Amino acid sequence: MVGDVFHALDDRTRRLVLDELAAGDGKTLFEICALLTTRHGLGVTRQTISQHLGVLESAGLVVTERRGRCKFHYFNPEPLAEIARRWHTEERTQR
Amino acid sequence: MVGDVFHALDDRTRRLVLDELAAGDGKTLFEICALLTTRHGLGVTRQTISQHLGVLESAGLVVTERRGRCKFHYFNPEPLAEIARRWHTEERTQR
DNA sequence: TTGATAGGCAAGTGTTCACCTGCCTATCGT
DNA sequence: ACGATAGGCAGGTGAACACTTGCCTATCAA
Repeated sequence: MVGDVFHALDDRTRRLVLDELAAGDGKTLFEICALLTTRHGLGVTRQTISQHLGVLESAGLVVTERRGRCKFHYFNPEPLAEIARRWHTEERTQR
Repeated sequence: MVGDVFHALDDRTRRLVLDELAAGDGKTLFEICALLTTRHGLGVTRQTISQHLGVLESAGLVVTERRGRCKFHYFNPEPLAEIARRWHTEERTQR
C-alpha cells in the first residue's frame, strides 16, 4: 500500500529500531531487543519487537536476510525518499 | 511532541489535505472540504476535516491565519525536513 | 539425541483514533 | 435586528493497533 511507510513511522519503538539499524546494519532480533532495553530503557517483549520488524519489513524500510537460524535485519532508506518527493519540500519557500 | 509529525502523516485524508494546501496556499475550511469531495470523492464531514486540520496544525505542518470570520490555512513543509535529517538518507548507500 | 538458541504463530486485552451527531459562538450583508 | 456564513466544542461509537501470554518450529553444539 501507499500509506504503509507513514504508518510504520508512526510509532516510537519502530523509529528507535530504525535508529539502531541505521547506526549499524545486520542485527538479529535478539540483538535489537537487547539494544532497545539497555540503551533506551524499553520494557518490551521479544514478540512485540518481532511484530514491529514485520511492519517495518512490509513497509520496505527493513530488508532481511536469513542465514541458518539467524535472521539479519538491514535498514533500507529508499522508501523515505517518497516523503520528500511527494511534497517536494526543497523547491518551496517557507512562509 | 516529537512523533506528532509522523502521526499527522499517518492518515490518507490528512495527506490529501496537505496535497491541496501544497498545490495552493491560503484555503479556508469549507474550500478544503469542497476540494476533497469533488477531486477525491471523499465523503467526510466538515467537523472531521476540522479535526484533521487541528492535528496538522499541532504538528506544525499547517499554519493558520485568521481574518474576520475566515481562517486561512497554509502548508508549512519545514517539519518534513526532520525526517530526512533523522536518518540522513542522502549519505547512505542502499543495499 | 538432548538441550539450548533463534524465531514464528495465534488469541486476548486495553487504548487510541477517525468519524459522526448535536449544539453553540462569531462575523458579515441586508 | 435578522438570517446566512464560517468555524468550534463535546459526547458517543466502531475499528485499528500495540502489547501481552502461551505454545510451536527450526537450527546448532554437546
